[in-house]
Amino acid sequence: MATTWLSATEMRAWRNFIESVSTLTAALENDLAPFGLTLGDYEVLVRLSEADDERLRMCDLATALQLSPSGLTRRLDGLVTAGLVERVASPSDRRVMFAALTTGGRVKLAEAAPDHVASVRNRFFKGLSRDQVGELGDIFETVRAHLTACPS
Amino acid sequence: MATTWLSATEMRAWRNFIESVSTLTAALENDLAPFGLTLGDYEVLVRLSEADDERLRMCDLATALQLSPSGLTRRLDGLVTAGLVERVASPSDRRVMFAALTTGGRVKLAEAAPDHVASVRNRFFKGLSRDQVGELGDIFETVRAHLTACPS
DNA sequence: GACAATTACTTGCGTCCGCAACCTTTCCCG
DNA sequence: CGGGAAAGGTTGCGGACGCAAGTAATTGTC
Repeated sequence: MATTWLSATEMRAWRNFIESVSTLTAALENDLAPFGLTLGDYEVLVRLSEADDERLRMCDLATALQLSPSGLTRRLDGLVTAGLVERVASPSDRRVMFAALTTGGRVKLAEAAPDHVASVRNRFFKGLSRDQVGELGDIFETVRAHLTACPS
Repeated sequence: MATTWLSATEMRAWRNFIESVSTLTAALENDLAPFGLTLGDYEVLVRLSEADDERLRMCDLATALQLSPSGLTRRLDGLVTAGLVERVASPSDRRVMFAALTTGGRVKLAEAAPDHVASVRNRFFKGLSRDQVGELGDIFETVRAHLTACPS
């Protein structure tokens, strides 16, 4: 069985990609820290703010965030304690809990978002041409589609 | 202060990128699990295998892996217990410890590498054209360079 | 040549999160 | 309807890792 190694071009792409990802997430995390938010916390707030009624079922939120049920429970614990999110029981199905944005959460997100967006822009998009950004969208749309088509 | 939001193109690129990254790493992790290796463990073995004498100083390895000193100590503990790596004291500087690949580690890497490479190829490069791979290399080289130029 | 500053690594402690087990509620099907 | 299967969520447990503190060795400075 001939092992298909990576070509030099692929190797370069892969290494730069891997290294960029970890450095980038560390930098974004860092930029967000002054607001007392984790990147994960921020993602929760964003998802909720985009949802109807600013609320989502726990399991839907977990799926969206690629988090295990228990992981989401814990992450929410923190946000609830911080007063940014509240748990609301569903009247129609007594198994489900909604995670709902509070006023505090809405304010916090509005406060942090401009900085975070600037952070993404400065650290990621800054040196890239318009074409490259478009290409990037195409590439990762392909990757994402392929990944969801062939799950682990 | 006018907040510079993300354009639609940027938004698409960013979301696809973010989602791809987490799904991809989960998939790679999964593919590597049968060998009893974490993606992190695998990275250690690769770095060591590429180093002179198949050994590196702890602090250099930590930097390369973007890991804190304590994080590396713990990760190495596991690899040492598994017999894949050994700690070797430096004769010239008694503060430093080398992490050195053992025969078992070399064998394990040779065993896991083909599968891992196939995994990367199938899950990441599969649907991309030659040009896209090249472009990807350019893009993330730019990003990486920019990130190291402007540390957090 | 001694003492402060620096470097290399480890350990204690706390956080985040996944897995498995568990409880509750709802659904499905005969 | 009634009982088993499935779905939604939380908790106990354990692994991985970062930060701060601690130890040991080296370097730099006067």
